[in-house]
Amino acid sequence: MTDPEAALGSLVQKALAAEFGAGYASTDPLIRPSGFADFQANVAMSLSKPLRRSPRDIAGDIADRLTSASAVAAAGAVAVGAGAAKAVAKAEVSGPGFINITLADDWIAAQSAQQLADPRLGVAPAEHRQRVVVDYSGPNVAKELHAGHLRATSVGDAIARVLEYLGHEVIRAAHLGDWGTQFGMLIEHALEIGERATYDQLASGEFTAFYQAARAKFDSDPAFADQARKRVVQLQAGEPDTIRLWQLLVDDSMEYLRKIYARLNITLTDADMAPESFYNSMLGDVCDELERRGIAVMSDGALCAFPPGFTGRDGKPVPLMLRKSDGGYGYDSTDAAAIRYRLTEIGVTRIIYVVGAEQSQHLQMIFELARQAGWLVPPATAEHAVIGLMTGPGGQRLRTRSGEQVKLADLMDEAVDRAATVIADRYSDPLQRSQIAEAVGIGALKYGDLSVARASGYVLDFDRLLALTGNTGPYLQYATARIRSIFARAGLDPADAAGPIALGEVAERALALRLLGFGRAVTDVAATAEPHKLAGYLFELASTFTVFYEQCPVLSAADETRSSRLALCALTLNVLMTGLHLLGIPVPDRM
RNA sequence: GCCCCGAUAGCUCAGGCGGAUAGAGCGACUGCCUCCUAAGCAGUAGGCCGCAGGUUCGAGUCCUGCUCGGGGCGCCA
Repeated sequence: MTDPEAALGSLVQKALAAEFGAGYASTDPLIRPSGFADFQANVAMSLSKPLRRSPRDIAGDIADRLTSASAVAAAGAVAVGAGAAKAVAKAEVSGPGFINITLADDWIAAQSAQQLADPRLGVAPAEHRQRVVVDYSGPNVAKELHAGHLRATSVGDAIARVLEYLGHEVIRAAHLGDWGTQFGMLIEHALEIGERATYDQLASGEFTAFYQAARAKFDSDPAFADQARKRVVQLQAGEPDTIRLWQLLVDDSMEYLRKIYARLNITLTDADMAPESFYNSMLGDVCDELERRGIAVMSDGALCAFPPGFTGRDGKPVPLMLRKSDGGYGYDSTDAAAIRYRLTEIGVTRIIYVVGAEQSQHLQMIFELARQAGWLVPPATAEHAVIGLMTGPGGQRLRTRSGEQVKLADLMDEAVDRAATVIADRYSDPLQRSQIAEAVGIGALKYGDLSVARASGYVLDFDRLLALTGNTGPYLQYATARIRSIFARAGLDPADAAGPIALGEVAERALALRLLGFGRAVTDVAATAEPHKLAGYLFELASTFTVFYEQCPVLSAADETRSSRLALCALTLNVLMTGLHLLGIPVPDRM
């Protein structure tokens, strides 16, 4: 436990209990960062009414408790292993009843030492381990990833990494679109051009050409179209030879996805694919169950469920269409089957759908259906981690078949090219240069999407996504490179920098205090499924470090100061590396 | 028509369960490389937090209404 907010919260609660009775031991102490001290506690004002006392008096009593001798023992209990160092150096009442709290330097130093020695860097494992599904990326067979996939993929991956780091059992699930009527056409086209040519096109990601060629034949050649339709029937009937050809398309597409995920530093593997076809065999049973239990009814020839609370244009309930009137299944069916499978078969207690905002109503209906069916029952939860809609430069939606969508692969190339330009004359070794450019370019691209709230809609802006200065991935990477450089010059391994840590300069103290906030940032991301909170924290940390770097020479400092500063550098490096890793941002050794 | 999301500096965006003087980055302007990497640092300028009411000690934050923008609403996914 190195989180100062948690430590202070505990201290304030103890003070409340001692001053006003045990009933106040669990009152939210309302600890917030303060512009006037390290932190402020705002609880006094909220207690004014129930206690029938002036908030300033209440605040004064609490402040006295915080700085009295009895608080020393309490602080010692909070700071395990840090001795009985007093946490609060100063607690002052201000304004209508704010308590401005300044932490003791040696207490901060003791927490820093503890954090440095802790392989988890002060991030406590989750108290209740959960089995969690993170559904993200949404790739399709025979369709390449475009710029719109970037945020859902980056954000989902970061959420999965963070939950895993906190000790949860994470099941990554990429809902792979591998089923549907267009596959008849695609299989026929693959047959005509041959397996080798099909592989060459799909594995390299030239889906558009493949798809469009198939489409062109389908539209212009009646015989081909007829064959394609027959092929769909054969596919759905599970005809072995057709299935083999379909599998070929899937495998070739997987080859492409493996490559692009690897380059993007995304942790999805083949085993994480949750293809629509996987749920195919469950669809009939899901329909039966829902119909048998009266949750789904026949309507206009289709089997529909009408979760309460959703009305459409005509004022009538909006259906989830579980089986179309022609007997076919759509995505309502697949999603219903998927949520049932996850909750009742795999036994997960949290499902996070990292999916576009336009699917909001659809998912809310699926959740409601799952509740009606008794699949989704507390403590299990399902949530939609909304990804804002990306629009094109004109402000219009990037349409799937418009042709004007930006390929993710092209975006990555552009990002790496821009990074390469910056370091063009910096390194003589071309291999080293290209490796750095790759990490910087990809890092900038991903950070651009991870550093803003995932739900905000946005216009595709190359310059924002590929920026290399300011609050960007490269800024954070640069901080790590500078730290490594210090250790390289010193001939030291960061792992050997053990301190002890002493805080003299303002910049040293600020850095240490900032470092202690890491755990809170990580748990915040897990709770809200919002990785931009970690990105924001890391940027603040890097900024705080850079100030320290400017103001506090490390290598030229005298012995104890030098080793203390080296320890702060090592700790900063560890936190930055861990945080960037949790975001999925690659980090070059040098820049 | 109903539902969801959004509106904060010239631009792109943060703002925890309501707390003091609303913060960053970019762009603009002024300084800083005999010094561990200047992809950096320090500073200046820049605000009717869409509009109008309400709730209360206190509202960018909560409630109501409105304006504007985006999305969704039966056999595509």
